[in-house]
Amino acid sequence: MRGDQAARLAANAAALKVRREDVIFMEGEASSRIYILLSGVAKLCYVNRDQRVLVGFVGPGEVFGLSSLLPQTTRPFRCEAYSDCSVAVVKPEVFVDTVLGVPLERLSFVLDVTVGRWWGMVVRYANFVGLGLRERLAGALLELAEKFGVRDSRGTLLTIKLTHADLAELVGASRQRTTEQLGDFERERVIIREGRRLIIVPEKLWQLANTPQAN
Amino acid sequence: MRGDQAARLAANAAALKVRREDVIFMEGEASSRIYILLSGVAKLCYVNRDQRVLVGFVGPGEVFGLSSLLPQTTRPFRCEAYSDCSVAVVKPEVFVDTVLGVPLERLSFVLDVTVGRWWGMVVRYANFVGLGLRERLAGALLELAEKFGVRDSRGTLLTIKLTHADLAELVGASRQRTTEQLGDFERERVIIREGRRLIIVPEKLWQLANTPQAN
DNA sequence: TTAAGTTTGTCACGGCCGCGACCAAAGCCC
DNA sequence: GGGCTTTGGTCGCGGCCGTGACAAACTTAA
Repeated sequence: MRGDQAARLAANAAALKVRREDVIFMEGEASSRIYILLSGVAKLCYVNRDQRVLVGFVGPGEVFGLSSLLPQTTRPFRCEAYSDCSVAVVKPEVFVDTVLGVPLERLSFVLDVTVGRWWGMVVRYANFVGLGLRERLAGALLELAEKFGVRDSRGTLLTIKLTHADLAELVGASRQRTTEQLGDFERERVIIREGRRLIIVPEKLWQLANTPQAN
Repeated sequence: MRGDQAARLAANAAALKVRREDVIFMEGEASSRIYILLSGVAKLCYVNRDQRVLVGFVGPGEVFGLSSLLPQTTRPFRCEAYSDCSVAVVKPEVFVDTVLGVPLERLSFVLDVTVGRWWGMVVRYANFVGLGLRERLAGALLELAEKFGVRDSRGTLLTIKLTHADLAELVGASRQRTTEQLGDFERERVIIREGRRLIIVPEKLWQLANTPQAN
């Protein structure tokens, strides 16, 4: 980073000292700040009812809390200090204007249609960690429905023809188990098969994806 | 996207028609183009010797092949047409200048220190899918060594004090199995313990992470 | 130093799921 | 229609790993 940019950022940043275990931001919060770690180590974690996933560590010099660069997002992860940290906190508008000389909304829009996909993938994978095939498959189907589905009287019809093998690769499972699980879903009436096309019932599936098991 | 931007992009883009199963770009290639999917569906997949992971689908209107926005990267994923597709191909310089009015190198640099982390996480998770605890743990240790390690006569010393529970959360495994696997690694002399600090031997560990098992 | 809490090490049980095998059904090409 | 390929469905074996339990080692506070 160029010296003048660093100086300008420093002038517009608030300094924050946090102790080990303290929270820097919480999941669910509105993303309204960008953070730069000056010293110490922080960790990013995803909290899914009982499951906790450590998404990654942040080291000195790294910029984090970047969901504030996307339009109207809330934090998907929690960030807490792993050792005592000192952090610079800056508004995204200021950050973007300083390092790029572009208004935030403009960058925000571009990032959303480009690297926004990366963000989505990270969240999806973090979600999947520690889940069984059943939940992963349910999640994947919901995602597909949102992206390639059209509304139908019985649910959401997938406009794309998927083989079980492809679905298996998508959720990281074997073809056989995927077939089996789809059979279960059909028996539980959360998906309907019409020839080789799938109709899914998002409401039921969603419930099912987030309940331990049974039913 | 604004009309004039779209027009300018269109004027500077090459049209590409591909048939189902055709490759749009290969893993390992230099990332020298940005792609916009005009019609059809494409898939992004990660190929790890025998394992194939379907990272995600690309739908009409989406922009992909974005690793070209980061400095000197090669494609980590392969992209192939899932149905017949028509694609617009454009140079990253042109794309960035058109939609943001900023030179590519400038954006590239900024993305690298900000959302570049997302990219890294996606690649890591894609890597981990379908691997056993042994390989995931080896991968995580290597990553930690690169980020928080200092060279030592016997290997790379981790400057950060990790509990087994944290490591377990990082690799998505239980604490007990993590402890056990660390024990194995120590017995195989790919890590050394000095009190509660870890020294890892990257060369050996790396080999071990990419071999089926045994040894 | 003692006591309470945290971290590490080990075990057995049981469940999920990869894997090979095999066959039925559906497309596909001639 | 007749063969061939692709996809879907099912079974059983065996391995990986989550889980609960418990003890030992270490850390921190009193």
